[in-house]
Amino acid sequence: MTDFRFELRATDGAARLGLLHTAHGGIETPAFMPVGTAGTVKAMMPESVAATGAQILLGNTYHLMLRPGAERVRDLGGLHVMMNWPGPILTDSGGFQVMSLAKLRTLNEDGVTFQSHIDGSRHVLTPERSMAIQHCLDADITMAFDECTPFPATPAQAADSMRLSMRWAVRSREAFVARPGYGLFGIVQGGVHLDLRAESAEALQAIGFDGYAVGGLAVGEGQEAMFATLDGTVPHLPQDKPRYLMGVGRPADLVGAVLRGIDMFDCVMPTRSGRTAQAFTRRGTVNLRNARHQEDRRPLEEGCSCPACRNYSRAYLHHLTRCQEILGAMLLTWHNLHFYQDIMRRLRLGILAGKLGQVAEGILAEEALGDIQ
RNA sequence: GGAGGGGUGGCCGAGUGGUUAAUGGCAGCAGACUGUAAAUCUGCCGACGAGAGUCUACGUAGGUUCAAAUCCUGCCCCCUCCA
Repeated sequence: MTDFRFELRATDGAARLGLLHTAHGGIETPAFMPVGTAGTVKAMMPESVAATGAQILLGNTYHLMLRPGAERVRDLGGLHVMMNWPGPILTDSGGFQVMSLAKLRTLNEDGVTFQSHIDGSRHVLTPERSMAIQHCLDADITMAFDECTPFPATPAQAADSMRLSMRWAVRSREAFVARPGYGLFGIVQGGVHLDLRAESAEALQAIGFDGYAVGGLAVGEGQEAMFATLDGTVPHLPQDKPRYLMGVGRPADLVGAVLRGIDMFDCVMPTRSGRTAQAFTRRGTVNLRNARHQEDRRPLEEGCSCPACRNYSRAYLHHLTRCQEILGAMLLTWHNLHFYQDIMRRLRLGILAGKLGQVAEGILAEEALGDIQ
């Protein structure tokens, strides 16, 4: 079986072109991972997700723990088999829910007790349990259990939160069962405080992980602060391991982060926006709910090879979203995922050609043009 | 012909003397969405005005009252039952 390893193939400035080998296949980086929280990328068949160019999906410990249950997923053959996604899967540890479901949980040194948002039942997530669940899910990449520090946070709060995550990182590492082709990523925290980020990055390397994630960003701090935090964090991460910016982001965020040396991303934006009528195009975002599209026979994006753009007009997409027809969500999600993968392809080609700066400028300049009128 | 009920903003529908330009919902017009409690959420939604504000509004014509969507009278229309 393949070893879990990261092959660095080219660099352009801080940016890197790589190939990440896992038990379920390789991933070209920089990579964007569609989010499939509950064992499905919402509104998409897995075959369709693959057709967009996605090579790895993200799943979620907390949601799958509640339904259908980690052991049940394991008994059904693991997440790949259950959801018919043969490629690599990364699972979030539940750390994001520590923040997003803050009202429904209590936290102590040992871990977090959630009150299920579904039926109110209590569920305990500790680093050990999170590792066991992700093992049940058969995640190629397991994420350490952390607390996604909310924003804003005082330096003291961010430090306490980050240090708790570092202690949990030790326990995650110890509980993780090493298997060929499977890896464990640590998560850097520290808010927007560079000294804390540096401390966190060093602490994780002392533990030793197969990859390093930057967490706790895109939580309200703004792009400028996020980039500044990356500038202060990435140099503290090892060259020979993949770097994953969690939960990011908009197209311009991806471009800026790749320029700063990030290799992996995930974000709900393309999928959620697809379900709420917002499309991402080369010329910025388009809200298909808007009345101006009701008689527009043109495709959403000229030249795009996704099914939504190849076979349907803006007027029809507008009609579908107006009627809240499922097909509208499906087509826009497909387009958005296709668009995101296209951006990643362009960035990878840019790195390979040593012209990432030009490619990045081109993407941002196009976006600034705004939608066709 | 008789008895009863009802006519409210694009639609449905609250409201039975002042706090009502008039609750809600839908439709409409926009906005938000970043490791998914999201096919969700937020704002606007009579006219004119940038705004303060002004005007016109609860079938219709009058009346009572300091004050009427709300009370009284006539008329028009709709629904139910009886003949």
